[in-house]
Amino acid sequence: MTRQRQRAELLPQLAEVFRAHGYEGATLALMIEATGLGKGSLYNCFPGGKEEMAREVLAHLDAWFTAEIFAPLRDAEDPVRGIRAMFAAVDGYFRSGERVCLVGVVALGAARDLFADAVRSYFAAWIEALAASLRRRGDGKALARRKAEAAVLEIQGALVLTRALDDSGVFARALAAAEQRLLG
Amino acid sequence: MTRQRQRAELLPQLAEVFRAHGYEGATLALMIEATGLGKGSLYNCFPGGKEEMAREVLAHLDAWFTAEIFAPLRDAEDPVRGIRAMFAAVDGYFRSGERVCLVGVVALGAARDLFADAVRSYFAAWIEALAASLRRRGDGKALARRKAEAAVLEIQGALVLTRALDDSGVFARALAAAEQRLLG
DNA sequence: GTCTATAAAGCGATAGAC
DNA sequence: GTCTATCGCTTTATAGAC
Repeated sequence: MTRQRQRAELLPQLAEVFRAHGYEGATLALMIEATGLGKGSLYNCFPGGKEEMAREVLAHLDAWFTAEIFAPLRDAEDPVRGIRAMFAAVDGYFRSGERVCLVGVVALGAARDLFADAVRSYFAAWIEALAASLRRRGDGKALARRKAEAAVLEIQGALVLTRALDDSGVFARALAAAEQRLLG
Repeated sequence: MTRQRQRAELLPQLAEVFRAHGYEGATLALMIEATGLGKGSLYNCFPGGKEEMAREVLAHLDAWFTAEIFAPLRDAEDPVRGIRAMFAAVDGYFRSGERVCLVGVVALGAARDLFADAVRSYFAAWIEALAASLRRRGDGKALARRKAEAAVLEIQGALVLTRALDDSGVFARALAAAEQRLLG
């Protein structure tokens, strides 16, 4: 197996460790458990250790969102359908709020400085893609940008509050309200 | 100095460590630096160690929010003024989004299970106090509850996105929009 | 490329002198 | 009540056998 291929297979497993424990709480022991690989193999794949793993995980996540959410949002023939598809994809990806946003977790933690560029560009790309859809639907530039920012913000807030209250109803209500506010 | 008094003085300093580094990232070395106390003195004050410190910090925070934000919200003669005062207090407390919500950080991390009750009751109290204000202003029970939940959610999302984009304008816009949506 | 063994540092927590 | 010294364990990371 090529190293390129192996890394691609490891990244989702490592992502779950970082997502569930944060950067500080993600230990090599947890990664060994999650991947089934030994310490040596992990370092063979990621010579830069934990920091390189996190950086690759964030890049992989960014690529996934770009391909599966941001690009379809931009390219949808009907912007309304594109936005609806985005909310459906978000609900699926975050498992109705049961799963947390890794980039949000990193943004709140002390590791933010280490990954500031990745964190910023992820959210900036999301807001821009959504704003572009809204403009194609007829909103003015400033309004589209403001509405897009508010929607992404609500998704992040919904993830926090859903987990805090342990009530996935919060997530469902928030997504429905955000979609209604964008399109209604 | 009584132990009671000393704890009260230590808690804000410890809170900043937990806030900035999360539960996992908050090390005793950081706490020693923040408080100026030795390891032994910290354990004399908090025999339960790190977990007891975090528990006390969360309880202290809850008491502060109850006294300074939730209670005034409930007791304000004019509910509209009470809600406006809440947003002003929130803006001040979180320093326009520069500061992060400790309870939100804990909610997203792996330590959530350890402090699930404190996390849930903090947000539940906030939503209930805000919903009570909205009802006194004339909103029906279900609507008030839904609007209150959305507002607290937006504040949390604003903290995430503000830090992610490193742009306190996000926080200001979000608070203004949430206030407008509650009262407008 | 995989593993085990091990290093060096840091962790939370305790003991004991003062 | 405060400190220093230290324990036992875990951490990240490396070395070397296979």
